[in-house]
Amino acid sequence: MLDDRKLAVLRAIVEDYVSTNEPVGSKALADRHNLGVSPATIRNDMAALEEQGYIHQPHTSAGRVPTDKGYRLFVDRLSQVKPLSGAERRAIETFLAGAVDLDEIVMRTVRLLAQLTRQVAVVQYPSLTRSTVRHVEIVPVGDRRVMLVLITNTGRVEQRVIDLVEEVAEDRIANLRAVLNTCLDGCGLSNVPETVAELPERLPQEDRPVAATILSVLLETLVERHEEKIVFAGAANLAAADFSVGLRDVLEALEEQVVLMRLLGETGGLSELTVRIGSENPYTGLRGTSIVAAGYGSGDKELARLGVLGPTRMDYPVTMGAVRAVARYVGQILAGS
Amino acid sequence: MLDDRKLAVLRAIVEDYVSTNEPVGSKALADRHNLGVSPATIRNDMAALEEQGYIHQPHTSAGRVPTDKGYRLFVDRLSQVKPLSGAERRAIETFLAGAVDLDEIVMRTVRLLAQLTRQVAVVQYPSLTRSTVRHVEIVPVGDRRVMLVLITNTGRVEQRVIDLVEEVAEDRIANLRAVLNTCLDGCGLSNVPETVAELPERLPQEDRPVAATILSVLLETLVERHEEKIVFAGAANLAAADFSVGLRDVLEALEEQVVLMRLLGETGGLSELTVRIGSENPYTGLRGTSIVAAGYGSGDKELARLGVLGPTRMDYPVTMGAVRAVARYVGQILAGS
DNA sequence: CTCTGGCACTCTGTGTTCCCGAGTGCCAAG
DNA sequence: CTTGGCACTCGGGAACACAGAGTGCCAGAG
Repeated sequence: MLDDRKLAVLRAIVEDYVSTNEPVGSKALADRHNLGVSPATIRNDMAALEEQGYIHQPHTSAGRVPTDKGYRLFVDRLSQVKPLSGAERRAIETFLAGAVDLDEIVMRTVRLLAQLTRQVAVVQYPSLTRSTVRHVEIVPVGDRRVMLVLITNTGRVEQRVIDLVEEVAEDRIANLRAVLNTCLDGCGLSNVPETVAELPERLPQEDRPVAATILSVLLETLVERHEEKIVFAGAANLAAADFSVGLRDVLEALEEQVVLMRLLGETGGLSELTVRIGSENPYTGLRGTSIVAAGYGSGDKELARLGVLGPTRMDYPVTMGAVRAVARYVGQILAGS
Repeated sequence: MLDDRKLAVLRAIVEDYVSTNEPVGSKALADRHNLGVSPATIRNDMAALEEQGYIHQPHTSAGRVPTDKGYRLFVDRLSQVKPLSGAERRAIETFLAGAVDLDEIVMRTVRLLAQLTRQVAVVQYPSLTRSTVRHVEIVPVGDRRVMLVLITNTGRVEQRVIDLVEEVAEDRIANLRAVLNTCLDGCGLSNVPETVAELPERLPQEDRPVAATILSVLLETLVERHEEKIVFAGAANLAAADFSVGLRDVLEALEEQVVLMRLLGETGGLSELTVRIGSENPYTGLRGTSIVAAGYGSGDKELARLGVLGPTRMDYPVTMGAVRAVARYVGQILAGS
């Protein structure tokens, strides 16, 4: 159905179109790639490819442009991820190594990725639910107020101020803190609710109301506010790549955390690349854009995802290489800190 | 030099141009605003206004467009800040009240402002240097590691992991924490360095090396990393307002923290509005855009600044009203929490 | 059966020309 | 100082022609 030469033609079309951003004709193909056949032959192949929906011509007498289906075939079977150059690797390493806390790691990662791919980069903060508790702190900040601070193994810190109904002495707080920590230390965040449920029994009667207040906030922080935070960078790159579709839609999507979440996609394997091309995309405003995403994490657990978003006519091999590399480095950094 | 009627004409030109986005001619002016004079008279006034550089015509036979100088005069003398409607005020209040921590306050503020003005909103995080210490916490997170957590009166939390040279017992940490807190509680962050300098004397000899390590990190957090964080939202609004100048430049500027900082401007009075119009702007990429900014803070101290960025032909009275109102509300929220 | 060269055909994009209309500046009269 | 009249300018849209790129198809060669 699709012999080798037709595939070669498709590959050539994709590569040329990506680099020139203009519909590519049979003659140009014969010139630039040495396929060993004449333009006429290529035309026949093109007709076949179009027949099956891999390419498309904007109007009669224009060159061909790959369809989403064409890109898909290209990504799946006709290309291989292009590794980064040594210089790029070193640049990544030094750039990420300078970060002092999680905020900065994420910030640097997203900028790095945007710069590397010249597209819009998107990075999700390491998820709370997939990490473990490193420490819980309860700090009095007034007569009837405490601040609850939760520190995870990824270095993420969540804090909440809690109003208490009664005044509580320092030592009772200290006790509560000790109990909490012995119970929760190293506990996976997703297991916290069950662990916490049995906790009041270990406390003296008088402390239970206070503990209940604090614990409910703790759970809320973990569960309800488990809205994942996402940042992006490189919006300026959008302006450069003149979008066929309104870039307004793209900008809007970028500011909708929910949409971004869905774009980054379901969790695949760790460092497994996910590619969504144009209409494969769940969000209507983003036809015309593709997403290349990967999970990252420390050890073998996927903590969150990151990726880039660009026009469907992006350079997939290079982009995929960059995303994969950055995902791995971030994972290393997180594991090391 | 500029009699009342000429000023009225200028005001009318600005208002019409802002609302229609098209050069405005003498006839249209006579029709839409009842200035009581004929188009011919208006033409004479326009000639005078142009002579003095307040308006400008794109080409010989087109209407007039305000220059930056014209907008400046309009803002300074011909308009007054337009207060928000009651509904809008209530919306702000309820929207901001739901925030649980500083991150969320800032996030909500910037979105609110973007939505309210339909432009790009920019908010600077409350500055460390201008706030006071509410609490310092030192938390062991391993044999030779502690996490230093600094909580300010604005609810901002800074954390750093510190590697120690020796293992340190819990109670020594506790002691250090106690001393730190008694010394620093309520202390203005800018005074911390001096206060800290005398601190080692209060400690037992054996604790001084450890204390020195921790204190140096503390100072570093305050001073070196006093890089102010800035967030923005509403980039999608840029696409709607078709920019004369490339919007690429604008997007680039938005991602440069340094540029943004300078745009928000030097500290004026609290809730004092700063308006920068087009070329008054320090950054070349942003000719064609104006910035309306204000300081916000709790009590009478300015903690940081916020504002919006839009095309020079924005509706200044409305924008200024929104910025001022939001700045005040955020101040209240911060003071109350 | 596949490849190739030739050829007529069909488009888009560009450049040219033309004209309308909005808006101006100037002038003389009220 | 204001007003109506008038000639003038210029940008932008419509109509048009045209060159060039690219195609599909066909007949002949390998």
